Amino acid sequence: MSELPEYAERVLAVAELIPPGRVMTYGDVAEWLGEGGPRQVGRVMALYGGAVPWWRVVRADGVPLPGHERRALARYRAEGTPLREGDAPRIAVARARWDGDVTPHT
DNA sequence: GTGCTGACACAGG
DNA sequence: ACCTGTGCCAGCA
Repeated sequence: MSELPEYAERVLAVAELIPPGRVMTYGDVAEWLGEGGPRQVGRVMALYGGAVPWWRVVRADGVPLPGHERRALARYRAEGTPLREGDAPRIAVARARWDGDVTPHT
């Protein structure tokens, strides 16, 4: 059995924690974990992202992944993620950014 | 060890 | 809006 690297598991775990309608940047995930960097998170997502809501992990610019634009936009529209409509729709990261707070209602 | 590449981020022009 | 350079960390030839 091949277990994923523990770091990869942590990254994927965070990706699954992100609630619908919200997003985290690669850098945010790395900072949330307290280790690695945005590039490491990106690499993990590239390799194992297929098992988690990868569309909720985005670039700081809010630009959807090349080739997955249509797929990602469909998800965002379905989940109500703040989007910047226009010629090239991108995520309104400033509004959609999730702080990582798991407590839904205190 | 060296150099390039990558689902990144930020500052400048 | 676009491209360039620099910093960052890890993987690979």
